[in-house]
Amino acid sequence: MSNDIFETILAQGLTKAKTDKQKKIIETTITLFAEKGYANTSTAEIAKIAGVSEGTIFKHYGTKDKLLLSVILPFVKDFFPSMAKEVLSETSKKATSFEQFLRELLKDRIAFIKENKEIFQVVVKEVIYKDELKQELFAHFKEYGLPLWGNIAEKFKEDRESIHLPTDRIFKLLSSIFGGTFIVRFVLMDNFDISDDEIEDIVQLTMNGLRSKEFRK
Amino acid sequence: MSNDIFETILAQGLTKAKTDKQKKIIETTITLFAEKGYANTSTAEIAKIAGVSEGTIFKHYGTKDKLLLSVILPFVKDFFPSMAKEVLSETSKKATSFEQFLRELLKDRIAFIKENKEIFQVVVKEVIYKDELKQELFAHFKEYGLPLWGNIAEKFKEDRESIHLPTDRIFKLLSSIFGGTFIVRFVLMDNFDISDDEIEDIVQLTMNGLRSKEFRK
Amino acid sequence: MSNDIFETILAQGLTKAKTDKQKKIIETTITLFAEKGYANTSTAEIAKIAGVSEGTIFKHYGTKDKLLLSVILPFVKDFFPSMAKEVLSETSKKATSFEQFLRELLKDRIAFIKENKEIFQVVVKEVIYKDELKQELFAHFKEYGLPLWGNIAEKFKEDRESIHLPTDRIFKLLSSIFGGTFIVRFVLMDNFDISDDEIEDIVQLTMNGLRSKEFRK
Amino acid sequence: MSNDIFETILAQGLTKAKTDKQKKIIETTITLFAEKGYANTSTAEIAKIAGVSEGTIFKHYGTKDKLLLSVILPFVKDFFPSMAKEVLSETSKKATSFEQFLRELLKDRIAFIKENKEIFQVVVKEVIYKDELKQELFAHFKEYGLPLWGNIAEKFKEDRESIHLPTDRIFKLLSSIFGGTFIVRFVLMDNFDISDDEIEDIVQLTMNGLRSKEFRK
DNA sequence: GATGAATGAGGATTCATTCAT
DNA sequence: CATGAATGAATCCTCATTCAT
Repeated sequence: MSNDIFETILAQGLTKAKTDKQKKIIETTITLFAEKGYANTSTAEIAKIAGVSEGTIFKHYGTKDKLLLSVILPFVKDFFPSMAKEVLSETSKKATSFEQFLRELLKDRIAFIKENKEIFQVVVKEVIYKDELKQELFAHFKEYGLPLWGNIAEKFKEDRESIHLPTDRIFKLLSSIFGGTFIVRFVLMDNFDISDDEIEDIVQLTMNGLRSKEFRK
Repeated sequence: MSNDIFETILAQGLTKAKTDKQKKIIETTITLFAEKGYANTSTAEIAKIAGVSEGTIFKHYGTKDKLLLSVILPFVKDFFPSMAKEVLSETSKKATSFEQFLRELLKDRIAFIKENKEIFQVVVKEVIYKDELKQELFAHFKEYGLPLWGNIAEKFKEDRESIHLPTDRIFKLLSSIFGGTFIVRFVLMDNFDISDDEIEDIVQLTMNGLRSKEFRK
Repeated sequence: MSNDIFETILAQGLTKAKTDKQKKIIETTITLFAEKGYANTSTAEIAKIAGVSEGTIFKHYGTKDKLLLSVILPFVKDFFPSMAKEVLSETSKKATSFEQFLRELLKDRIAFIKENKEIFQVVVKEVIYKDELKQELFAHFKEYGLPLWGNIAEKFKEDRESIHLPTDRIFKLLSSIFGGTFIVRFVLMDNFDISDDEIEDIVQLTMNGLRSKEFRK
Repeated sequence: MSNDIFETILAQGLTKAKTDKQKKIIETTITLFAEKGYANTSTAEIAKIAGVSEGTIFKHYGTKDKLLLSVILPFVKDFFPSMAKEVLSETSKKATSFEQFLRELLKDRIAFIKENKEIFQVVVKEVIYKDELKQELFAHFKEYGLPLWGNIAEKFKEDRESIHLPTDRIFKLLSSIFGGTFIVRFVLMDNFDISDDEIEDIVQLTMNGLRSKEFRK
């Protein structure tokens, strides 16, 4: 499962026109992997529910493993760039405060995850076991997340809005809090009903927490 | 996997004097399940590494599933009670502030997890897939966590130290933040090196965040 | 795989004008079957390397088995007749001795095999497994080989050059020695570099061996 | 399939006490592989005919490939050493002539092959496809065959019995003739009825052939 | 004539589990 | 108690073959 394979699979996924059967396979795969996990889902079951023969699955995806990647990689490749886009978009540029920005970003990412509930669950569940996937994910995280964060941190620091912490410590805190929250809620508890009020609570707690002057030096 | 089975296994685990072979089996099981997950670990592999025959494993634990429970349940049954004990202990009673209490609790739980790294990973990884386990865990969480929280919240609220939020919203926030942080760090990133400084950051952010008067009504 | 099919395939092979794709298919088939054997070569692989679709192969040859025959039969049908032609040709008629004849025949057959290296390998490798093919081959051997041998034996016996053995025993000996040598060298060792000196050694040994008066009665 | 694996398999084959089922598996495997070849024999068929479950086969031999080796290697490891033993044995030492020696050796090897008809067929048929096996076989051939040949050639050369050829050319000729004869008769024609008279013919032809003074320089 | 998507039967292999010793 | 041989259902995967376009 080298990086080349990652690229290959992604390229195929994007270029090849998908037949109805292929779409059905992917849908079924996502649903089953999200519900029971990769290891507990047999290709026979996928085939049966998708209404195709097992042969068809392997004709198109070669390997159960590559089928998994065909499901996961497009999401991963989309999650961070689309986040970047959001961050750099007009709306976020117009955000008058870091708090406002945080609120919008959170809402946006939650909306994105809600649109891809099952894939998000698949990604989290499988990243735990597949090291290459984990590396791939972190690579994206660093490629997109860190520079963006640099931008943002810089921009709003000038606004003297906040925050008496080094940006790397802020970043670490926010990553833990938001990442952890997402995983606990959306994967562990399988609960995507998150109200605006709750989001607001998180934003408030975070912002208030960051704004304080009381941090250890 | 009914609740009765849970009780039976637990009873056995506590009463039966474990032979050397049994100990070796459990150790090996924990290590392998933590590393590769339940579904990706065969009983044959466990037997080989533990230096026993496959027959022996099934003689003692009957089922691969019951073997898993023999590993997980004692930990789960211990995590919350020992937390409760900590909360109610002299030291925490003497905590002069909610912040102080939070700091001690966090450190204590992290220490506990560090002592049981692999089991913690096994529990988290399997809770994702096994609904009965998830229910069992939540049951414990509610049985021990909520009442304790009631105590604590009440106690320190009287101290008027903080916090202008309803306790249930506080509880939800703290659960997400701490639970999420634990899972991301200890399972996803498989990294147990968490410094006191980092803990302090979390505590500060949380406390500062909670203390604010600015929350939405 | 009845004899009728043999005839049909052969007829098709000879009459039908072969398209470029068909030629490519046959070439690829020969190469792959020679290298890895019939059973270890998939039609998918042939299609891919030949640059055609799997459908095309089956359109033309109907069956993997018939594809094999399309490769093998023309060679078999050619090997013995062309040998007969050689035997009866002017040059061999002019051979002044049995030894001379043997030398020329050997060289000629080796040249023929060298020109059809891969097909020779395919034929030998598959004859081992397919009984119908084996029968077909022996049939040809007997149809062409034996009568020719009669001619030759008769002709040179009159020359009283040699040989104090019944012709059938000579035939059996020569068949084993030459057939065996070809198979060991060209198939087992996959080595077609056979020098004239080596051929000469074989001829000498054979002739010297046959000429002796010392054979058992 | 490295050489280590060869050693491992051989070691297991020699040490492990074989159960009745294991013996039955090996017997069935030999018969089927000899008849239809490795690639055309399914493990399911072996299991069915051997009267065991497929699981049992894989429990003991791990892989279809290792099953093949478990059948082939002991034969190969035995064929050449037992030949060496024969060559060096008292009887052959007493052989008064090279011809006598050749006669005895041939008879002995043919007897050995007759006792292991099917295995001999399996070995020849699979050596064609498996390169590692081919190397292994040649390695044995060189390890045992060449030095022995040295001994023999030297010994009987002194007897001035023969032979006006360099020993390496003699060796090459004899290898081709005898090896080829064995393969054609025992594998291609699946015919093990070889009379003493025929053996005598081969010996005579060979010896007469070698003795001649007429070889090219 | 050519394609390639689709098939389903069959292939090697794994695995939890049982049981006689 | 402990062993390990034996099982057979299930798993991933391959392949020759068909057929609609």
